[in-house]
Amino acid sequence: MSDPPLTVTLQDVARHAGVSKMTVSNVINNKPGMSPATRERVQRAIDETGYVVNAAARVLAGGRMNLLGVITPRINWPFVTEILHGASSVVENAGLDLAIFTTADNPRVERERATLLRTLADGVLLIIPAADEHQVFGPTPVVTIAGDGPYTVSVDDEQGGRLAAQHLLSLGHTRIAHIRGAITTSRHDARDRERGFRTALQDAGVDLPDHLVRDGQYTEDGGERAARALLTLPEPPTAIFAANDRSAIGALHAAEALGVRVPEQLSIVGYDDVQIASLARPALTTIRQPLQAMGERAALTLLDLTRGVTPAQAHTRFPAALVVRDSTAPPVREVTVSP
Amino acid sequence: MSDPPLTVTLQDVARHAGVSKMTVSNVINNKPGMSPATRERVQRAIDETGYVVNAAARVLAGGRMNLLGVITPRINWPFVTEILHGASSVVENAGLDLAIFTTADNPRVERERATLLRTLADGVLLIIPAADEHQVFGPTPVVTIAGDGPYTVSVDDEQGGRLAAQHLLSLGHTRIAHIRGAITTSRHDARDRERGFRTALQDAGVDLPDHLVRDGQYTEDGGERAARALLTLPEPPTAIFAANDRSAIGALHAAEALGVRVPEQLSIVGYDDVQIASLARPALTTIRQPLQAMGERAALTLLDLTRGVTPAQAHTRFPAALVVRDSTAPPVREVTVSP
DNA sequence: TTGTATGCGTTATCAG
DNA sequence: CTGATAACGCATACAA
Repeated sequence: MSDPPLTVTLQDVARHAGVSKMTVSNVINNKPGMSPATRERVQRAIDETGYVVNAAARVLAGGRMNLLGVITPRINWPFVTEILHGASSVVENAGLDLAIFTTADNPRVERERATLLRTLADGVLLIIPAADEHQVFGPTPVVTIAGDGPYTVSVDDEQGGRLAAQHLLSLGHTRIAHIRGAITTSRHDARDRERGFRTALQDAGVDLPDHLVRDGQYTEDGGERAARALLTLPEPPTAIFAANDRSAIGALHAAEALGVRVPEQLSIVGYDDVQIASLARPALTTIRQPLQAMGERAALTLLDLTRGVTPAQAHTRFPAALVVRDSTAPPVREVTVSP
Repeated sequence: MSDPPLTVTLQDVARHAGVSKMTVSNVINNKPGMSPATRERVQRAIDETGYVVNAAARVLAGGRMNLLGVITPRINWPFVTEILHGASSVVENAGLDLAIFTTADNPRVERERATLLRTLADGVLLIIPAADEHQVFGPTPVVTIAGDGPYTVSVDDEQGGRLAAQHLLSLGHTRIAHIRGAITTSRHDARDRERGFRTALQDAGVDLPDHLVRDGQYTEDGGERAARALLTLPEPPTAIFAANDRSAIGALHAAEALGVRVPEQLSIVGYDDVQIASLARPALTTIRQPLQAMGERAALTLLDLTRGVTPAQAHTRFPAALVVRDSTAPPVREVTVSP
């Protein structure tokens, strides 16, 4: 017995089966029009030699990679994992793979990933991109989630902000505060949520003074600090709309620490509806983003593009939805002191 | 002006700069020994043409990919994301990329990912593998986290179980229950935790009757159901050790629903120390796995291997650690009825 | 310091 | 239905 080569190639298998390289290649790629006999024989040779295709060579030769790339700032954000969950179900159903790359929000890294995937993947999913990278991709199709581009999937954050305000207003609140998200130049989610919130209050004739708006930076700590400041005001708010669930949880903890009962003395509305929202006590009323559906839609659009099919629509905008749980209730009646 | 080609190659850049392909290649790969003048000129040509390397061609020609592959069942498990967080910091510091592939716990898919990465990546990180895939990789180095293989990183689950028991015993508990994790053939984490727990109780001469051990399946629902069953026993336990934080949260909710106060009437210990453990109220006492450190160590080992360096040790086993928060306390004194 | 020749493993194309 | 040939874009080895 001679030693097998370290890396088995198509050529090796061909020799082993007594056919040409192309026949082996055709068997591997399930090309139609081959005699079952040779197909069988080649298959055996493949198994016996332990052959595995060389992905790089396949790509270089113009073959399909059956691979979709994902570029995302981080993967430990629930926002991202839920989207990926939706996308991967669609992609795997179609028999393709998902390769996920993180950028740590660094535009330079994002660009590197883009150049890599451009040649490696059949298409690319861009989640919350930090910069405009569309030109980099050349002929490789790209779908963007929560960002700009020729094909996008997004959620109506302004409407989400409005929903939060309307819910609190309908409960009878009039002194309502906002814990703002992180404001950055490249993203507008925090700004959109605040704008929608403000608009709805204005429409109802309810005032939102500046001292009732605090930065929460989307973090638990930020939410807790902001809520502490709000609750120790001479005239504290009876309700708070936090720009995401994490900062809402922080607000929940601040209330607990200060002996303010939720929802009896304070109503809190979050945003996102990630896991912790339903696990928290009291369970959080929040604005739900259909993250999984967004991931699915993005994947479907991308699959269309990779197949040369024009997608039904280039831009999909999903509505946000109110999820009422246990952290909101009507405000306490003002105690009227009888003279 | 003539239209630039759809995909710019080294050749194009070389023509543009009036040099040969190799000079351009050398500039790109920062080879030493070139006149600054040509380097400068080539660089300009690269920028002007918008050239990006073709990763596939580079690999095929024997170049390094600067890419490490990750194969993991899922990415929306906190257990996994924390590990990846640790690994990516190390990898990016070394100037490489991390490409993450999910398998949905399907051995067939796992195998496909393996064959893909084998030719694409310089090395592969296998997280909680569902099957033994080491042979598939040939010369590509592999490091396994929470699984078997020539190079592994793991945590001492048996010791973790012991820690949980010892903590509860030291508080004075003697009627202690266990909510078990999911028992599968390919993994031994749940079994190890239970074994360590049992051993420590035994060593202390404390009995663990069968009816005080319930399946929790690592889920919130499972934990809640198990705790409900335990707490409605004629003689309910004064403490529960849940095999992970999720099922511990479920137990917390069950206690709340039944009006059992934690930690006054019931102590609960979780396992993992993921985010929800510290966010829960009361904050969860739990057994911490150094997930980030595990990811870092695995990445370092893998980097060594890709560079042909023999790692300091082939198998690293991290200790678990007890994190005491607010969900554990001494048991209530038995009410002694005076005659 | 720069250029030339060669081959990596695969698939498309077209001939048999 | 199967086989020969020519790319694909790059880097290694060596020559100039």
